[in-house]
Amino acid sequence: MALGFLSGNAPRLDGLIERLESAEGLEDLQILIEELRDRYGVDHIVYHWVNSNGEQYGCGTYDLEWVNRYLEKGYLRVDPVVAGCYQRFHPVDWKRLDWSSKAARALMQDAIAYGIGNQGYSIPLRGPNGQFALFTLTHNCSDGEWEDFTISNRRDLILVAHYFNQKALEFEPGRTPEPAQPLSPREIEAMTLLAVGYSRAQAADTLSISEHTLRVYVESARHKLGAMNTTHAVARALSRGVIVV
Amino acid sequence: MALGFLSGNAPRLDGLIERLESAEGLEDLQILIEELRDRYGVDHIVYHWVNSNGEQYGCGTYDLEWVNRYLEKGYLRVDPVVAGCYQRFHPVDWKRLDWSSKAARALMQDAIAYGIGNQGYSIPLRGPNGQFALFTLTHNCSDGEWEDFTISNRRDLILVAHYFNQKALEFEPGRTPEPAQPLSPREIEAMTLLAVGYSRAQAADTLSISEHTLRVYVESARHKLGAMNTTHAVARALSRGVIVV
DNA sequence: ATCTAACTCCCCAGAAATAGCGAGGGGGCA
DNA sequence: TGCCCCCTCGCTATTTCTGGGGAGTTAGAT
Repeated sequence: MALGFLSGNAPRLDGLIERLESAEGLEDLQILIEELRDRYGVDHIVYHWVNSNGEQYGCGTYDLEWVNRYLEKGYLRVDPVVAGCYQRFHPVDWKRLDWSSKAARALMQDAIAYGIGNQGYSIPLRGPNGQFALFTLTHNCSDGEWEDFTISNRRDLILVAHYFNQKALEFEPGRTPEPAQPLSPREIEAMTLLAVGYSRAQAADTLSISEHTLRVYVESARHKLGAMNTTHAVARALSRGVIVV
Repeated sequence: MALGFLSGNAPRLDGLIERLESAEGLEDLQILIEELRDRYGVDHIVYHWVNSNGEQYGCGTYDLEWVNRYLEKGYLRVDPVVAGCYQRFHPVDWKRLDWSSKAARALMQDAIAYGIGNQGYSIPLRGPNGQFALFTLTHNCSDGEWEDFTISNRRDLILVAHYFNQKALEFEPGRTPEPAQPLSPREIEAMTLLAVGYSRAQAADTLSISEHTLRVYVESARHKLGAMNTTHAVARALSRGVIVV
């Protein structure tokens, strides 16, 4: 199959992006991702939520068979695409990743056998609370063709990936942060100092108050955050954006 | 001052984005951000790296006076823009944030006094290891004008913000303190359980291992994360995205 | 074949955090 | 005025965490 659009004649995505912006459910995303694949003329496009807890959400054009195999084999843990994107900010061509490990080569061979394609381009996406997702295009073609394709479409792809992630975050349940009871300024200071590694004594010293007073703040913050202990409280404060470190 | 570009006649940014992509230093970013402000005809554009450790990097068109005041007053900790963007993925109009707290209103008044403008639009950006940055445009105009402006330019702004962050990450490798030594699966499990409030004993029980073994993981994770204590380690793991709660 | 890294278990002593009891002054709000 | 929240401080006892030590197996990488 030939790539539909190389340099100079990229498809107009305005309409598609608008429909993406007004998508109202995960089904819409699936429809749009298939349409996008056809417009670009690539073999596969996949949006994929990566979460170390094992939970996953994804939509895309991979065969279910391959997805299941990927999960069963635990490829998530050895996939250089995941590892590589996790350390990067900018989109990455699969060729530039490190495929030297045995497990990675096995994964690649397996993927090709399942028709994923020998080329790939993945865009890392990050949301609140450590959310991490990938937007990936794969195809079967020469290195040169792939490079032309990715270079001439990179900006559109970043935008499309961004909106996919925005919608996925919007639709995905289980991300409902409880209405955070606000912490007092002193409580925030105390929690922040603990979060950056200070002990209670050090934090108290830094704020020029007695350790006991600091303890009161921490306890108070803990109760407000509904936390079991200080570590838990700091974790909650961080993931709710109450403190920033 | 009137906005240069509203719906229908947004500036062509291709050339600017290309120069952004080929920027070779922080000075180039400063030049480009000023050019961008002039092209859009807004009062200010600022890219800044948010990190409560006190370290900050930023470039933009704010007066140094205001930047210093912001830091001195500790506005970072009370700024609804920071807190709001920290919990969102999509760009946000300042009007939609919660300015009800006294500190937030004081900040807003102060900002207006320093000529920041009554309108603002901020794009949250996230990179590896929990990096978090903001790309902000501010202006002095009516709500309607601002809405027209942001709606018609939102896509370009996302792209520009993306490339700014990419370049800033590229030029400031020192912002990634340790090369993010990856945690082992067991270490991640242990840290995750601690982050959700389990004591060491509970976590060990949950993983069906002895408390001593769990302790080994926690200690190991702590060293890998360069943390002073468990709370610090969990905070770092969270803000680097090593664990997800 | 060797080596590193991950995973598992054990003991001990000192440091730190937690849980409970207190107390009083200041500011905002009804 | 009364109420509630924020800020500040003290004491004691118990539980938990931290920082040393050592030791064995398994699996993957060189």
